[in-house]
Amino acid sequence: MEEGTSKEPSHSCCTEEAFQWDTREDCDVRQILDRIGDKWSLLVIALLDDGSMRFTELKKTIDGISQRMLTVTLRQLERDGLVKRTVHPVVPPRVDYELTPLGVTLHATIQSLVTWTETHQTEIARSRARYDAAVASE
Amino acid sequence: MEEGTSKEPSHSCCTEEAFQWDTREDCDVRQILDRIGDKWSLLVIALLDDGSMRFTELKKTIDGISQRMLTVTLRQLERDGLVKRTVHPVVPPRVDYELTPLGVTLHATIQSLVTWTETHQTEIARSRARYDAAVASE
DNA sequence: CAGTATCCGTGTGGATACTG
DNA sequence: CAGTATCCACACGGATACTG
Repeated sequence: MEEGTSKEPSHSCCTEEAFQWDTREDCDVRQILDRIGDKWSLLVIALLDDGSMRFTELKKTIDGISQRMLTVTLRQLERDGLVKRTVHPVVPPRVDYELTPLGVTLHATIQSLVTWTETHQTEIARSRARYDAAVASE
Repeated sequence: MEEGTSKEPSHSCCTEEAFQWDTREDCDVRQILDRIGDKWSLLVIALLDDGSMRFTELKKTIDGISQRMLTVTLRQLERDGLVKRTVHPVVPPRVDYELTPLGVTLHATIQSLVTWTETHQTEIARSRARYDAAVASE
């Protein structure tokens, strides 16, 4: 695997020299934002919140995900301690994934963001339409 | 400007056919996640929460941001109705940016995520160390 | 000062083929 | 079944130069 295994903080904010802006917002926050902001992690977390699932089950449920990205995503979540991976020693292999208690609390926290979005989606859509119209007619 | 101006939902979930997984989590949520998950938006929002700022002021404060990305980021936030842009008709030009009421509520909502991260960062760091060690010694 | 325009390197993620 | 390995396309964002 060539990516995502040992991503170091890339911002200079984490070094002693040179943090001009509110650093505490970044660094640690950045890392979980990179997780929930990526294409699939949040979706996997949301699905596993309903109970444990097998690899193929996830793959079938998440429309459009590649085998590779499902693996990568699950590994990252496992590494962060958000998801637990259980291998059953049978043939053919059976692997179950479930949220850890930590993962459950993260999902709960993200819910407020989901709620915010649902509440304000119309407002945002209107704002975008207004903006685009203003730009187009100038 | 070649990017970010009219990004359409790319997921098939938003079409009538083919949504297998919990679609409501995506689509609308995806769009604000793309915003707060990107490299600079959250940082700009956090800074503007302390009061309005000028373009150059933001540029100086946010270490490492390019002129281009500051402009792009601000335009996106403006388009979403999260940031208000005020041009003062003077020479040299003076442009102020401030959070809209909507932007303020988003920032407030994100705070819970920041808090969660601060609370669990040690736990995550330990989990990663454990995982990496396990992978290395096999 | 506050942008825009252009060019270009890199990382993220998709497609495909192969395996214990 | 549950992965790995490899290759590749394209979007994101950085550097630089120019402008009302």
